[in-house]
Amino acid sequence: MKNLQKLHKENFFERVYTITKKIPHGKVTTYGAIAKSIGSANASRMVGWALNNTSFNETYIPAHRVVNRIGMLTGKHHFRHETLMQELLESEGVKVTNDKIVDFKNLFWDPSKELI
DNA sequence: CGTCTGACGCACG
DNA sequence: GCGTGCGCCAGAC
Repeated sequence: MKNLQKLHKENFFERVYTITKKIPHGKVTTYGAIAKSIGSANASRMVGWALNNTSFNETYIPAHRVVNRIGMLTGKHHFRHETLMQELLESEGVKVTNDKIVDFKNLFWDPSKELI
């Protein structure tokens, strides 16, 4: 059914937002992990694209807790200020060096554990 | 309707 | 171990 497909598309954004908002304080996750948890393991690029739209979303979404698979802050240029992403992370106790999260492996939060 | 783009990820050399 | 290239899906033009 067409409506169902349309609903699915809408849920793509919804799920990305929902998962992102569930990221625990002081934890981080990856675009790929989010994509996988919403059923589209290869749609990691879409996750970043969806997060870019969070700027226009009134709801607060901690997009700064989402980085790429190696823990690098590749999306910092999309924040109001390039340093904002790092500042937000560090304010939560996440150390960042050279745009890279320190001890990323230990701070990684797996979205699939949340049973969306 | 073809083509390009993107806050990624992976295979390959 | 690093650089390059390609696939991925959805939207813009």
